[in-house]
Amino acid sequence: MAQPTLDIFQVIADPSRREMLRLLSKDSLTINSLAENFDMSRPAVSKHIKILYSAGFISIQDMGRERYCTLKQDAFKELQEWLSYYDKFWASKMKKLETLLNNKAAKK
Amino acid sequence: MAQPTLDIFQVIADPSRREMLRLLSKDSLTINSLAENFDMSRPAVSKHIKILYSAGFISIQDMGRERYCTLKQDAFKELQEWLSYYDKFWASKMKKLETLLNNKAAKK
DNA sequence: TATTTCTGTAACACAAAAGTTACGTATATC
DNA sequence: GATATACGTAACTTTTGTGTTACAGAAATA
Repeated sequence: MAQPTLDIFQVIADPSRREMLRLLSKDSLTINSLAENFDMSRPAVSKHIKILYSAGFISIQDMGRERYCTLKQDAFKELQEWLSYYDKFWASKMKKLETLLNNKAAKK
Repeated sequence: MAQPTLDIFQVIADPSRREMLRLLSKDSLTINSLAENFDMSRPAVSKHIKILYSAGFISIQDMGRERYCTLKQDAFKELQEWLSYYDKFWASKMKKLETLLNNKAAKK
């Protein structure tokens, strides 16, 4: 329940993990059914899943001996927040440029 | 001019590089003035800057023997696009849940 | 109960990333 | 012209990540 909170940026740095997220956006999948899509051993996939889970990208439902992985919004929101900081940066930069141009036009 | 296009996710995975972006959101800085903020050698910073540049996170203006680094929107937009795919995912998921609840209510 | 299936983890190997020092070069300054 | 400054790059070391195989356990199945 208590995620140790891995570095979300580090987590999505791996192309395989991003592909896992993409697959899970189509459907919830078990570890094995996920692994079928990759050219790597099942334990490797299992590790990736653990990482995605720890960072809050997915949740996991235990169904008997199977474990279903589902996308979870938490980590995505964190990324969005990080990006929004720079969104604001661009917005204010544009605004400054705009007023600068307006002033120039006024002085003419 | 022609960026070899590094993996932007890999690029922001490094905490030092993210800190550089944050510093550059405050002000354009030279390599040296950037390096003063970090507990690493100047060549190390120089390498990070090269990576940020190659991925399209910053632009560089040569001023004599100095090089001023400035944030560039390109890579940020790529990240935003990646995230927007999942934004849509969450939106449609919410919608499905909503209609499901509505149907249940109607049957009552 | 014996066996198969689905999974996690430990121990290890290997490749990639990130750091260092030691250099070289171009632009300012004296 | 000699020196100092701002930087890039090459060669190397160290650390981190990602993969593997081998094993163990718990749930289904025979």
